[in-house]
Amino acid sequence: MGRKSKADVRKKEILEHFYIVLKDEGFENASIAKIANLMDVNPSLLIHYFKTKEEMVFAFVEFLLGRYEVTFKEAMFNSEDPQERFDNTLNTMFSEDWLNFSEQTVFYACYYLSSRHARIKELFQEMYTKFKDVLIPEIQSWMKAGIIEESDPESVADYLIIMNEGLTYFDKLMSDPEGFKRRAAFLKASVVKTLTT
Amino acid sequence: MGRKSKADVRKKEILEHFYIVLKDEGFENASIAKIANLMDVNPSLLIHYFKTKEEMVFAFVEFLLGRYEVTFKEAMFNSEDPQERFDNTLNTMFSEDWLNFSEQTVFYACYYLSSRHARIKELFQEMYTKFKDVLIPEIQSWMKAGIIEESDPESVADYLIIMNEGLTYFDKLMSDPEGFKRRAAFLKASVVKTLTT
Amino acid sequence: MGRKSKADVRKKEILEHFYIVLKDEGFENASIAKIANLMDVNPSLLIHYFKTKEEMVFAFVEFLLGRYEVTFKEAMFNSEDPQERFDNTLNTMFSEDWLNFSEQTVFYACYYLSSRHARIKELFQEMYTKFKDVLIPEIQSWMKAGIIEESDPESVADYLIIMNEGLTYFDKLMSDPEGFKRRAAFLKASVVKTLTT
Amino acid sequence: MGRKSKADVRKKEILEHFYIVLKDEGFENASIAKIANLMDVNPSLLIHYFKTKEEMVFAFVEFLLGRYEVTFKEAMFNSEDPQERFDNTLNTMFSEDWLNFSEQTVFYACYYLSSRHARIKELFQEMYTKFKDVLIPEIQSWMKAGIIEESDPESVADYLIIMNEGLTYFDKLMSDPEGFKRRAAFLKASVVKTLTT
DNA sequence: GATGAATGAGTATTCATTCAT
DNA sequence: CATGAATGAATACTCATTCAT
Repeated sequence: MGRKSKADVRKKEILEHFYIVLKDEGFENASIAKIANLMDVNPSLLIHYFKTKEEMVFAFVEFLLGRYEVTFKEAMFNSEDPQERFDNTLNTMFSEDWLNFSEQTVFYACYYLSSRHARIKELFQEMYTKFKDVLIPEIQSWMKAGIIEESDPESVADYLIIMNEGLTYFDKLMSDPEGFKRRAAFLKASVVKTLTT
Repeated sequence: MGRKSKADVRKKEILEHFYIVLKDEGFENASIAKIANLMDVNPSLLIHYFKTKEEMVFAFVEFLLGRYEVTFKEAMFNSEDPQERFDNTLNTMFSEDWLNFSEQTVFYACYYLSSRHARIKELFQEMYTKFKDVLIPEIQSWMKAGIIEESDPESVADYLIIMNEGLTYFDKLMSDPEGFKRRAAFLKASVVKTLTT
Repeated sequence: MGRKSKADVRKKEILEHFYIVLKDEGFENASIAKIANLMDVNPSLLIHYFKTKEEMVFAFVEFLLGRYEVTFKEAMFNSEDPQERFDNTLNTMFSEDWLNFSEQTVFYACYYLSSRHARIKELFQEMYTKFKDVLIPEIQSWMKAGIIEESDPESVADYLIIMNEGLTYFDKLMSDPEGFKRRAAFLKASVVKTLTT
Repeated sequence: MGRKSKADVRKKEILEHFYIVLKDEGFENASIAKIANLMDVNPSLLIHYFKTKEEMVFAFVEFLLGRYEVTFKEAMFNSEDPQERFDNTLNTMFSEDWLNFSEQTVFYACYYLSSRHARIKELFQEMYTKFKDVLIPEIQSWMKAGIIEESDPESVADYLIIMNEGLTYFDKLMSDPEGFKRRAAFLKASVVKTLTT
């Protein structure tokens, strides 16, 4: 009775190609036709799956931010020892890997969109909420272990995220590896000073 | 003190209307026709002044970033007393006024463009360089006056800018005034701790 | 008295939904997808039953005109007395009920189609032929009873239909109930004068 | 200062080609591209002049109905003698010429549109109002001259129009010249009987 | 300096339809 | 019987731009 749905697989496939087009052509030049062309399918097929381009963009942001979640969940705290986990966290958040994880162009295009589409803004907020949900218990464990001073864990989480995003924002722009190292070191030191004394 | 040519006046007028269209319609929907429409002139006139749209976008980014320079030069250090100037600087950089100074949508659209157009990237870099050119002597005067510890003034400048941009980035997204106050206070305290002890 | 096949039921169901879409969206915007959408079935299903859209339109016109036949057969002459039947006929043909019986938009869309598709033109001609097949014996009975003057019954039938369609055409457009009453009265008087003296 | 406007000429030219496409391809298949193709210009030029297709359709209906006005003003009463003018009017309104004046397909497509677009409905109403503005004084002159009985001139005008449109409607469909003659004769006789006794 | 004509490439989306399941 | 995948052609419309006036 009816044909087997390929929707989930196809949709993911489309979004992956969307990413490539976005990266290569830029947000303002990313069209359904170009994605379809790259996939070697008919443009109307994308409409078949997403109904409108707007819907596709929403799905794309969700898809993109989902990747970030996976990343920060996996990448950060792989140790039993709180001190080691604290060090890992800082090293990860202020590392060149993190800086280079995402295509600036794709991520900031989406960030820009968050200022124009409430739904996308919410997706971003959710992403940071999930990030904080991971960070806060971690921070509490650092406090318990006496690695950092007692203070409001949420504020500490916000603080870490802001430093991290500020650094990313600034160094994506500067494209200056030496400068990045200097700045990352300064920030890390500042974090340690702020939280441990 | 020469008279401004009509062309310069017209160009400025166009860029101001570009800003409005960008804000109201979004970057992806801002077209020459719409700007011309808003100005009640013929689209060809805009081409006449800027040759191409790309050229116009470049001019716009220059125009926009110019505004920022004016702002941070005027807004920050209006006192003779170094301590007072230090306080003013922190209060300005982590204030709601600063957060609300620019339309997020317009600024981040341009920031996004910096990842796709070398010339725009340079304009941004220049803007931050100028910001640093203002900050660094200021920072040195704080050190001299013993308000903050001795350290590399450029790193301190970068650090302040990164904190500021990180906060702006995060709170534009969060749109949560209470949260902003909490975060701003935490960051300010962190800056003081980092620099003065 | 055989059971209607599922296909026939389905087809009728489809045509009824076609009517709704035609009425709500207009002939130029009535698509298979929209009908299917309204019915909550897959568009391919409509093709399955009608092979092509054109075939479906033909079936629809047949279906629509069938309704008219039923109406004028039922609505008009429900009496034994010829005079009463004559009065009933006139009252029906120039009544507001008749005017409002059909959706103007749907009927005239089909009438328009008759100018482009021979098969649809024939369906319309047949419909009027059937109408005349009902009217002519009626008219003959009026003559026999001496209610109207002797003359060519077919011409009288044509004449009645033309007056009726002219009035409908004109008043659908005017949408002016007072004017309609005035016009209907004038026409009725004209008919009486024409036929009885 | 600026280029000379060709708008009026061009618009008329476009509408004339619209007529042809409408006639040849049918309302549902008349597209901007096809008109442009026929004119050997770029489709966007039509948009340049009319902004939207809808606007173009409105302009077209205006253009089409304007032709009718010209026709009935010129065609009908070219005599000084009231009796002759009365005869001329009837002969014109029930003549084959009148029947064949317009492409059925184009006119009824527009009539259909009047049921969907208030603005088009108004254009039709205006057209008939103008027709009546010509007919009513004429009718009054017939009464004055004793050619027809005294009665409400507006009702007489409506009556004539309805008969005329009814006949047109019916015979466009029937495409049967012999039948037309018979019907036209019957109607004319009926009109004479109705108005003169 | 400014307008309007004109173009050509591009946009998202809709459509009827075919075919596999 | 019915669904969903997929196509390809078509739709109105927008865009930046060129050129004549």
